[in-house]
Amino acid sequence: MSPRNIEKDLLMREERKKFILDSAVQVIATKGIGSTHMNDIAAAASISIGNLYHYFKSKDEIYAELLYMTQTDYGLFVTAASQMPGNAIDKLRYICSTWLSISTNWAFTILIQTARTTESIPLEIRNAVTERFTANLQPVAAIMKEGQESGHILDGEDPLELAFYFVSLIQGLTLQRAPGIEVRITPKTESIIRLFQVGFKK
Amino acid sequence: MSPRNIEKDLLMREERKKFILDSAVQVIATKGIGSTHMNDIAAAASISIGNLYHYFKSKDEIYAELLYMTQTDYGLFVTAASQMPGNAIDKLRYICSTWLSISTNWAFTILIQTARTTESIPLEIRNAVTERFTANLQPVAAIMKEGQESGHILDGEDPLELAFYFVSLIQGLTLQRAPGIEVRITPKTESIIRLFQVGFKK
Amino acid sequence: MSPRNIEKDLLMREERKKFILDSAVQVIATKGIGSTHMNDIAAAASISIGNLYHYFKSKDEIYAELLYMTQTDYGLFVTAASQMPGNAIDKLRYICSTWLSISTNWAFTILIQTARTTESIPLEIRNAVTERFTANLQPVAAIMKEGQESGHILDGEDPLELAFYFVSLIQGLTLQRAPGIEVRITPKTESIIRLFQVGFKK
Amino acid sequence: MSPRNIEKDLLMREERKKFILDSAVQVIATKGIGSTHMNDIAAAASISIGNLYHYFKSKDEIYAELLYMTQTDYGLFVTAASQMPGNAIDKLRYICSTWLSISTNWAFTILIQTARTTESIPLEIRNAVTERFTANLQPVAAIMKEGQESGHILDGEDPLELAFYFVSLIQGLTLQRAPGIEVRITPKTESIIRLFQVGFKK
DNA sequence: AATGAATGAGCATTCATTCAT
DNA sequence: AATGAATGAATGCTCATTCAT
Repeated sequence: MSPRNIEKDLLMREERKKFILDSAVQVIATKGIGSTHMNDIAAAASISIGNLYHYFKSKDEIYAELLYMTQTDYGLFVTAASQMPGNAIDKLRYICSTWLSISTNWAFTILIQTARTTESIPLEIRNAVTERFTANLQPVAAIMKEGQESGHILDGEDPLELAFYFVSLIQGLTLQRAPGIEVRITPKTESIIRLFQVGFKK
Repeated sequence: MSPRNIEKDLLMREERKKFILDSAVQVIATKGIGSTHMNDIAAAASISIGNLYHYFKSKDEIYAELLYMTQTDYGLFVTAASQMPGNAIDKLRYICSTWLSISTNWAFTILIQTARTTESIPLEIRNAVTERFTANLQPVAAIMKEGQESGHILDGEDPLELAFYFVSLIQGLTLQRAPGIEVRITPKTESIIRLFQVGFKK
Repeated sequence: MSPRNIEKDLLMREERKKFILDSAVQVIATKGIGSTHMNDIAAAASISIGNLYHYFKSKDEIYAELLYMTQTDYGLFVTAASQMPGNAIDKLRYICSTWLSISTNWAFTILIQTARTTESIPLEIRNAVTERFTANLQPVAAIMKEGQESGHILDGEDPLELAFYFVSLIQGLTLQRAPGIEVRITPKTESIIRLFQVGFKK
Repeated sequence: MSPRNIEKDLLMREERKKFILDSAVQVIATKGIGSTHMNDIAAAASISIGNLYHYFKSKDEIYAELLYMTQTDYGLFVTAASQMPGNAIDKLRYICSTWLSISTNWAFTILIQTARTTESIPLEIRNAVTERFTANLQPVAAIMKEGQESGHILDGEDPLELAFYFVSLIQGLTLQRAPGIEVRITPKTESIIRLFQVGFKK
C-alpha cells in the first residue's frame, strides 16, 4: 500500500533522533546548558527548528532524553568496568582515567546537576535523574567491596559510601575542566587511586 | 550636607548592597540560578526593581559581586582554618564538617561552576573566578604540606594537588545536597578525612 | 488507460473529496473551528497530510468547499421544504424541527459566520457565502408569502423580511447548542412557529 | 515613603486596563476574533507587547475580562431596560432598537460564541460565559412576564422561553451586520416586536 | 533614593505548506 | 497516488533594562 518502507522509516527516525541528541551534546559541551537554545540544537543537527519538533515535542523532552542517554551510557561504562578482568584497583584506575580523559564530560556533569536543581524542570525528570545517579553507584560500590575483600581497598567503610566519595571526587574534578577554566593543576589517576588504596602508604 | 553625612551615606549604601546580595543568595539557594530573575532578587530584598538598579548596574554585576563575596568569604574561612590551633587533620576536619553542614553551599558551587562555564558571562568575570578558586587552594595546600611534614597526611604527592582533590571532593559532595535531591547516603567527615590520612590504614 | 478508467478515476476522486469534507465537518463539530488544523482533518479522513494536498490545494480551499457544500445542502433542504405538500405553517414547522434536531448544525452556523467575518479569508469567498445566504432566503420567503396569502402567517410585513427573522432566529438558537454549552432551555418548534402564525393569538 | 501616590496608581492601572480592553474590542470589531493577535491589541492600545503583559497575564485573561466586561455591560443594559417606565412592548422596543443600532455588537456576539465553543479556551471561562448568558435572560424574561400579565405579549408560553427566542433572534440578526457582509435586508424594530405582540394581528 | 510602568529583543513552540521518495 | 519529513514565518510570552514621576 505505502510506497515507503515503514520499518526502514522507523529505523531512520531513531537514527535521526540519536544524531540530534549527539549534536545537542556537542553544542552544550561548547556553550553550556544555560545558553543553548533550540535554534542552536537545530543548527548543530543541520535541521530546521520546525523539524526538530517532529522528533522531540519540547525542549524538556530533549533534556530528558539527553539525561537518560548520558546516564545510561555512564551506567554501561561503569558496569563494564566492574566486570573487567583484573583487581579492584585496576578497575578504579580504568574508570578514573577514562572518565577524566573525555573532555566533554564536564558538560554531562553540569547537565545533570542543573537538571536536578532547576525548578522549571519537571519533578518527574529530576527524580528519574537522581534515581539513575543512585543506581549507577552500585557497580562502583561492587568494585569497592571486592577491593576490600581482596585487601586492596580501605576497609572499615561502607563500600557504597566509598563509591559515593569516589564518584563525587571525579565529578568535582570533571567540573574543573570546563572550557575557559584554566586551573593549572592536572589530576593524576595514580594519585587519585592512592586515596582509596591500602598498603601504599607507610 | 556635612562630610559626615556623605560618609554615612556611603556606608549605608554598602550595607544595603550587602543586604541585597545576601537576599539574592537566599533566593538562588532556593530556586537555583537559572530560574532566579531580577524581580525575584528585588522581591527578596523587599525593594523595587528600579531601585535594585540604583545599587547594581546589571545582572552581571550582581553575579560578579555575588561571586566575589562568596569566594572571598570562602577564602577567609579556609585561611582561618589553616591558622587554627591543632594539627593538619584537625584543620581538614573543621573545613569539611563546617562546609558540608551549611545547607546552601550547593548553590555557591553551582553558582561558581555556572559562572565559569556560561558563555554569556564576560570572560573577565570568569577569569577572576578561576583566579580566586586557585588562590583559595593555597591555604588548603599549606595544611596538606604541614600534615605531610608532621606525618599525618599522605606523603609523595604535591600538597597543592592533594588540596585540589580535597576541595573537588567536597564540592562534588556539596552538589548532591541540592534541594529536591534525595541521595540516601550522608557523607561522614571522619571517613572523608581518612582518605587523606596516614597510618590509619593497615 | 481506457477512457472508462479516466472517468472512473475522476468519479472516485470526487467521492474521495466528498469523504474528506464530510470527515472535516465531523472534526469541526467536535473540536470547534478555531482548533481544527490540517492534521486533524487528515487524521479524520485517515489520510496523510501530503495526500490531503493532492485533493485540496489549501486550507482556504477546504474552507470554501466546505462552505459551498454546507450552504448548498441547506439550500436544497429549504427548497424541498418549500415544495412540500401542506400549508405554510407545516413547511416552517418542518424546517424548524429538522434543523434544530441536527446536533452538529451549530458547527455549520459558526463555520459560516466565522468565514464571513475573518479577515484572513479571501473577500471572494466571503462574498460568495453571503450571496448564497441571501439566495437561501428565497425559498423561505416564498413560504412566508404563501402563508400570508392563505391567511396563516402574519400579514403586513415583507415576506423576505419575515424569512430573514425566521432564519436568524433559528441560527441564533442553533448557536446555543454548541458542545459544552449548557443552557437549560430547550427550544420548542411549536412555540417558535406561533411567533409567525396568525389567529393563534387572541 | 513612596514618592508615588499608590491610590492614584491603582486607579490609573484600572483605567489603563479598561482602555486596553476597549481598544481590543475595536480591533476585534474590525479584524474578527480569529485574526486578532496580541501584537494587534498592543498596537491598538499604543503600548508595547511587554507592557500589555503587565496588565494581563495572558491572551486568555484578556479574553476572559473582555467577555466579563461585555456581558456585564449587556446585563446592566437589559436590567435598566426592564426597569424603565412604560409597558413591556416599549421595553422590548428599546432593547431591540438600541442593540441593533450599535454597529460593533456583532463582535460581542461572535466573541461570546467563539469563547463558548473553542476548545482551547479553559472550561472555567466557557462556563462562566454561559452562566452569565443565562443570568442575562432573567430581566428579559421579567419583561415578557409583565407583558403577558398586562395582555401585551403572547400568552401561553413560558416567559423565559420567550426571552430565549427574543435574545436568540437579536443575536442572530446582529451576526448579519458584521463588516464585509452585505445583506440587503435591514431589520426593523417594529416588525420584530410585532412577533411577540398580542392583538396586533387580525 | 524610590517606584513600577514601559520597552523590545529574544525564546519556545505551532502549523500551513512543500518536497523527496 | 501516497507518505511524512522538512521548512520557516508567525505567535504567545519572558525578562533584563530604562524611564518618567
